[in-house]
Amino acid sequence: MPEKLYELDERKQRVLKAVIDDYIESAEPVGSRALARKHDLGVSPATIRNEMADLEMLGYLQHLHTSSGRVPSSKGYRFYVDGLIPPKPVSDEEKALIDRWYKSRVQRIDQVFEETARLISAITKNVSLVLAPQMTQAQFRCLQFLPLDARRVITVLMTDAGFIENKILEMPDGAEFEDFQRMAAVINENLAGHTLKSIEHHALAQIRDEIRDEGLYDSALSIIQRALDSGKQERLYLGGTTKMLEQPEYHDVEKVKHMLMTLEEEELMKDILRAHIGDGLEVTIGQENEDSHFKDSSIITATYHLDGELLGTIAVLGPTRMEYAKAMSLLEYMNNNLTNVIKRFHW
Amino acid sequence: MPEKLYELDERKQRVLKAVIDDYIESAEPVGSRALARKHDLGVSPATIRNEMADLEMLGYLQHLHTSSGRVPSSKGYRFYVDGLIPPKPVSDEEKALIDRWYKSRVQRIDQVFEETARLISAITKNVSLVLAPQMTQAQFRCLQFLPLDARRVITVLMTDAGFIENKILEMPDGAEFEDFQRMAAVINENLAGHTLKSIEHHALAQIRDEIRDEGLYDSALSIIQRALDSGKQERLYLGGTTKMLEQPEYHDVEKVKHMLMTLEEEELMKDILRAHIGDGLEVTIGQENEDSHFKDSSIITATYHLDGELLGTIAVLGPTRMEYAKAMSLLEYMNNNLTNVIKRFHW
DNA sequence: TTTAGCACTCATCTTTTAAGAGTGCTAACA
DNA sequence: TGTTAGCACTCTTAAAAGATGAGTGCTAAA
Repeated sequence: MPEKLYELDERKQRVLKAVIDDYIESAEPVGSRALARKHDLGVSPATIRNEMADLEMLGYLQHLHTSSGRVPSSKGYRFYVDGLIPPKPVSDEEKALIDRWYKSRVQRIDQVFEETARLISAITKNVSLVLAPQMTQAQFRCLQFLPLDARRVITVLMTDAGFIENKILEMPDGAEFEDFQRMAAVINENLAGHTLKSIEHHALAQIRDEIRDEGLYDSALSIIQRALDSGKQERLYLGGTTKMLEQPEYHDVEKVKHMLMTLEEEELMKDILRAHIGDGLEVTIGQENEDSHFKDSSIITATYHLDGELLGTIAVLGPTRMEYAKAMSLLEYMNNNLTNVIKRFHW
Repeated sequence: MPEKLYELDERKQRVLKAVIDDYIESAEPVGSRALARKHDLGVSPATIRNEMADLEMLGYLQHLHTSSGRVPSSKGYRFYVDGLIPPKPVSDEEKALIDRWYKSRVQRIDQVFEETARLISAITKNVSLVLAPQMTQAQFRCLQFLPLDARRVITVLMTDAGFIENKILEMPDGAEFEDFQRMAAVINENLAGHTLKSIEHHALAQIRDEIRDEGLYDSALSIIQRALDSGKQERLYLGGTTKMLEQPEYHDVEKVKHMLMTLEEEELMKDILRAHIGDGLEVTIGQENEDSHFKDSSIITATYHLDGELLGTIAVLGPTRMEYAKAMSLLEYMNNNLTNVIKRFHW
């Protein structure tokens, strides 16, 4: 009996899909009559009622209270996403919108990430997250020191992909600015072209011989180390905190406040994205989320790679009632765009 | 008769002040009975009623509908701010909170502005705006070109105050990257120490003689010009979009959406700040705002200067029912802090 | 000039009523 | 045996109807 093998026979799947499609669109609990009217399932409301009762028994649907329509459960969405989801490619207008921007002149690299987040949330009407790549794989180009005052220097790190990080650092006691300048010259000469990662691991030691003064080497090493570290920081770009207000789920100010406060915790959000990193698209639905803040949200993540190396993650975050199909294909599309841009910058 | 001279006799002023104080605190229309109970005005509710009726006649108070308490009008707030406002200095805890941050290590200059915005909104529970200084007065330190691909270069501009701006620019046809590098060398040698403003006006022309090739000079000039222009851009930092939800005025999602969408229009907001620039603290109340989006908001701005030159503006934006006294003294305090930090960076 | 008293107005809260959507169950039907 | 019509019942939501109470404005007395 196929029913036991798959748990859901074909008609139950059709009903489940219809319920979810409907609910995603209307945000209202769906009842048997409306379902029979809209979707042409070929059976009467009574039959649908029976099926829905079964689906509820099996945990795919939920009743809010006796007598109001059904709402999908996390398990229901999961089944839907894994098997029933109708493909919904990015529309041509949306593609045009995206491509137009990606073709326009970019003035700073971080604008790419900012705008990616903005586009995703504009199209999905949900919050978007873009975790910008660590630069461990970027090739070191040069390091510059600029004196700020007697005790502090500005360090500027550039990589070949055009990423620029600057940071104010305190000089160790006794160190002279000129020493750093000399160090920088040595470093720039020796390490250009190495990846930041390899500099950390091997190359820094190699240039040790070049420097005569042992004490200077140690103190300089630490500050250079910190300068290089700044390149390994991941930046998080957030978009669509205004757009999410269009979702009926956030028509309650308390919920909005709660969500915004959670989103403001940058480290938490980064951790969540990092935890969700998968091979391609990864969908985490409602209860599946570990973090209690997101038990009734879904997160779709896509990671982008270059030459097998993980670069970063983009994500859509919204209520479990989300246009999964659309969000998924959009993320895929943006992912390609982003990878291409980054590749282009790497040339 | 002093009544006619000042329009409001002393008791009317006391009543007005009491009404506004009360309303700012409670966000509820205030009635005569409650007023008589809380504030010790020494007269009966009936008298207060008469006074309030007069104040309404004169335009200082408003009736929402017959029979509910009074609410201050823009004119009422204006009188309050200009003369009745009780001084409310920044509390010691707040000062400690602020000073703690300002003393901590800053890693990038823009963090100063970001954090200033964050602190202002955390304390006032309102939206804050920080317009970071143009760098026209900053001294040029150096300009660097980095090749990005065949047609584009990254330009990095640094000033003595540690501001760093980077920008991707397209090279004019026929120009070679090496040319720019040579140009940069000439420029860096000749223009270090000049202000960006003076470079624009005079100095660029002066170095013309140094460059032999006329065609190169022209094309290089344009790109350098654009690089320098990036230093003149004003950046706007926004804070407290989450904090503002604590105000009862924004307990309605539609209003929140509307406000957030307006705030997202960066150029509009910059224009508003620029228009409000005054000598010191400037308060614009409700109807006084030119922009229709802010007819029921108040904006308090403070501008910070250095050596007589305008640097930027910080502002609090909130509903007309706002703790003016607190916001004003806070802005003043932050203004000093910010000026000091910038001065320190200029050293 | 101040105040007490009183009628009147509204917003708001609560209760009531009505309508409607939806369910679950039973019994009939193919 | 699966499907469907019918029907009683539940529960939300919207509208209507009172009830409450804060607040006003006016008048007349102190």
